[in-house]
Amino acid sequence: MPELPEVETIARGLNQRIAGDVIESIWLGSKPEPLKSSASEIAAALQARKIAAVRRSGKHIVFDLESAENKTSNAQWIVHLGMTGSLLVCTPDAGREKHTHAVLQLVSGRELRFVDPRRFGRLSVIEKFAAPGAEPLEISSENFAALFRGRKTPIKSALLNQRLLSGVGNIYADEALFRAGIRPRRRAASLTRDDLRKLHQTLKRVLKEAIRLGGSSISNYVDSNGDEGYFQIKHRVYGREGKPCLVCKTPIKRIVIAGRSSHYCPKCQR
DNA sequence: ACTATTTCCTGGATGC
DNA sequence: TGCATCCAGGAAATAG
Repeated sequence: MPELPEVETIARGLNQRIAGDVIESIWLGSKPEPLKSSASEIAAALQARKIAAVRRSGKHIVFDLESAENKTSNAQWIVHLGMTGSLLVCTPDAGREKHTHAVLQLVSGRELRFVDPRRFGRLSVIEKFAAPGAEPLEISSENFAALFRGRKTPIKSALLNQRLLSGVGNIYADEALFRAGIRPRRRAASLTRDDLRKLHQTLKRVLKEAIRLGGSSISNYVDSNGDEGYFQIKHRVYGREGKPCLVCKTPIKRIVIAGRSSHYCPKCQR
C-alpha cells in the first residue's frame, strides 16, 4: 500500500527513467475507468506532451508536462496509486498484466503502464496540483503541533487525515506512534507539547529511513523497476499482532480505530 | 463544523 | 478440492 516513502521511491525512479521523454499516444482501458477527469480530457492533455519531471506530492505522483515544441502548457498528470496501483516502465512486447487501465507509448519506444487490480487508484489532469495537507518532512515543529490543537479525534486518525498531513498512511502512523511511545487511541488534543515534538521527530525519522530503504514491500508493492523495498523488516508493530514487542517482549495488540487496524505495544505506548 | 461510519474493489487467506 | 466468507485500506460519500 503505497504511502509517502513508496510514492517517493516510485516518483524518483520514474523521474530518472522517463523525464524528458515524450508521450506519443495514450491507451485508456474500457469500462468504468479509475478516472477523475474524463478519458478524452486526459488523453488530450497527455498527447504529444513532454514529461518534464516526475515528483511526489503527498501520496500523489505528479507528472509535470510541457508542450514538446514551445514550453507552454503546464498541465500536470496526477496519479494516485490507491491500495494496489503500480506504474511500470517496460517495452511494448512485455505481456500486458491483468487490470492494466492505462498505457502511454513513449517516443523512446518504451511504455508507461498503470496497473491497479483493486481500482482504488485515480488518474486526473489538473493545471496546478496542490495537496491539501502539509508535508510531514517539511512542516515546522510548531506548525505540526498546531495541526492537532483542539481535535478530539484519536491521534491515529488525525495522522491519517490527508487534509492535515499529506502522505502518512497506516503503516507509518503506527510505526511513528510506537517510536514516540504514544497510544493510537489518545485524543489528538490531549498530547503535550513534548509528545507532539517527539511524534514529529519519530515520524520524520521513520519516513526518511523508509525512503532510504525503498519503502515497505507488503501486498505486492514494487517500484517502477519492479524492485521491492526493504523497510518492512524494520516494522516494529505494524503486522506484528501477538508477537513480542521488540523492546519489552509484551505481545503487540491490534485494535480497530475508525475502521483501520492499529498496532501498538500496551507497555511501551501510553 | 466535526467526527464516525460506510462504500468502493479484488485477491489472498481462512474455514467448513 | 471447492466454495463461501472475511479481510486489507485510501479517500470520498454519507450519516450522525
